[in-house]
Amino acid sequence: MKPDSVFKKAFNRTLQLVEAGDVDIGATSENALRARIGVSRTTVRKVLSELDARGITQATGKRPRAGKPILKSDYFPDPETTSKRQHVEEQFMEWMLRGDTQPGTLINELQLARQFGVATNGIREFLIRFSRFGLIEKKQNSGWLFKGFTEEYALELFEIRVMFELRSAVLFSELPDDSPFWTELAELKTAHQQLLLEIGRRFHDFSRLDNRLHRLINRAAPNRFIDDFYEVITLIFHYHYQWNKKDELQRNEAAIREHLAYIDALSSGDAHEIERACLRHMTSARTTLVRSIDGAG
Amino acid sequence: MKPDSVFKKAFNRTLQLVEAGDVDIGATSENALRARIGVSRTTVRKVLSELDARGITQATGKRPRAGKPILKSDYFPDPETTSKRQHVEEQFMEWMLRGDTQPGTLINELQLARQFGVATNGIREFLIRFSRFGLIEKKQNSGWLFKGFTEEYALELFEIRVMFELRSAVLFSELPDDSPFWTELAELKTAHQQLLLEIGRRFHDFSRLDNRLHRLINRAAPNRFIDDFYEVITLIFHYHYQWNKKDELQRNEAAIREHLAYIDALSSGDAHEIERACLRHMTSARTTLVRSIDGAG
DNA sequence: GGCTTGCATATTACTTATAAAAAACAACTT
DNA sequence: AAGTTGTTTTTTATAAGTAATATGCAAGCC
Repeated sequence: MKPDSVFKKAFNRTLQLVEAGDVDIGATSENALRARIGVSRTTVRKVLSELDARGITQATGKRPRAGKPILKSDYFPDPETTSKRQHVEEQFMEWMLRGDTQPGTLINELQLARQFGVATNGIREFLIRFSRFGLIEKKQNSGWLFKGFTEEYALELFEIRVMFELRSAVLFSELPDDSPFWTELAELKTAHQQLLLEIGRRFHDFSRLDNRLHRLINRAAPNRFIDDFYEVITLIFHYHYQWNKKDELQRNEAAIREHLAYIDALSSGDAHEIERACLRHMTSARTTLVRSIDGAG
Repeated sequence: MKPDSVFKKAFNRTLQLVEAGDVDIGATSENALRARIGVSRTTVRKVLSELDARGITQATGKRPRAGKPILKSDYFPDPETTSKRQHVEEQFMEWMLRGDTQPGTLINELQLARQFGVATNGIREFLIRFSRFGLIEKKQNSGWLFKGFTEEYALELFEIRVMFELRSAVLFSELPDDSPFWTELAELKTAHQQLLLEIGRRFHDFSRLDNRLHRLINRAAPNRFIDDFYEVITLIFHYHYQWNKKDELQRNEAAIREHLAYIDALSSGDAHEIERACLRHMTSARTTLVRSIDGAG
């Protein structure tokens, strides 16, 4: 049976939009709402009829009208709004990164399936998807081998990352002066400066800026393989840093300064300067990752 | 139900070994045979009892002894010895590359499953595995989009390939003089020269040499992400060239000469020369691929 | 004619089931 | 004691089945 997490998420999202006054149910067509939420009309209709069933709207005659106010308890709990796939990812990452899973461990589909409460198929699909992260390896007609989230892994990851980043940075700096990317870069610079001022309170926001900057640079001359690789980096960082909070403020503050230097170098168009600034940032990011791996293991 | 293709392949392999006089069933332990064929002992025992059941061996008392001679008809037909997974790959590649499938086509799991005669699960697993080749893309809660085996694809592929190859070539050339890799390189050079002499008859053998050379170069300083990427290249070339035979002899002859120049450059240790030879080979390989895409589409 | 909703159909995201194959265990043989 | 075979248990590779979701088509409305 397929879970109804799509519906539940859509329902929650609709409640949000209504509460925020962003959407007037009575005046919005099914199709407009569909586009807004990003699901099919079938799901939107299910949401509308649920709203009705709960008395949050009243479908007297044609158009629904506001009924009962929306309560916190009307929202579906978060875990019910995410797909099994998402659950598996989260639980696997936790098992791997936090569970002190040793390099060389054999991964057992059946056991993970029981442990995570899903069918083996879901585990297998996840593992296939995950295998491109270079951390696991399939053994023919047998299980999977966990190769370990090791220093070696981090170094290999960064070797590629540096190559890609340097390539993209140079291409970015060669964009014509009237390219809209320069405007975006300027905006990002401001956002960095702003964050630096409020670093004490908002240091968590750095990872979003980090992502935006690197994605922007890669967008100047897109290459699907580089994009894919960047997804690897994003996921690794997402989970790894989520559980390694040590010195986060200082690390992020330093990284912001590196970003600012990098942004200035890009604007300058001086290839040598770009390489220097880029490498400095990459090196410190690598050091941070390697250090946190050592610390964790 | 799980197919018994592993057993059938193991059975055929055993017949081969016995026919070649490589293995004496009577004198070989189950475990030794297992190691030789690369399957579990369970499967080996199944093979042995099938041999017995057919009278190819006679298990009078303890050790089996030779019985009837082995006939061609004793072998299982090839298609029964490959896994469903392999079938799906082959059929999908054919559908995609030869079926004139247009960029933008939506891939329907159910339809492919029916077309290929497998369960949807198998299709889905294949597509997930295949998605890292950058040719298809998942649409959330919906099907997959075929992005097209286009010139743009080939160019993006080669942009990365050139970066990786240059990196590995330089690292290779810096190996110490007594590294065993130099011996391997020398052997490969001889093999190339040999093939050049017999190019008229054996030009198909080039792709194997091509693979060996590039893998050797990458092995000097391994990086799992580069290895993975090379698998993408290998698969693309494997299928694409399988169906594009135009000018194959001339293309391969030219490529062999490029390889020889590349090998010499590597041995010389002259970074500039290496870059030149490497780029020349990469450029001509790219041209070949792009041309055959245009020709096919 | 374009936009709406109602309805029917197709496809996906799962779960459960099963034979094949691998792995683990035990008993036996040199 | 190490290697062999017999037996049992576990795990994988696949198929079949099902509710949720997406998609397509038709009819109605401004």
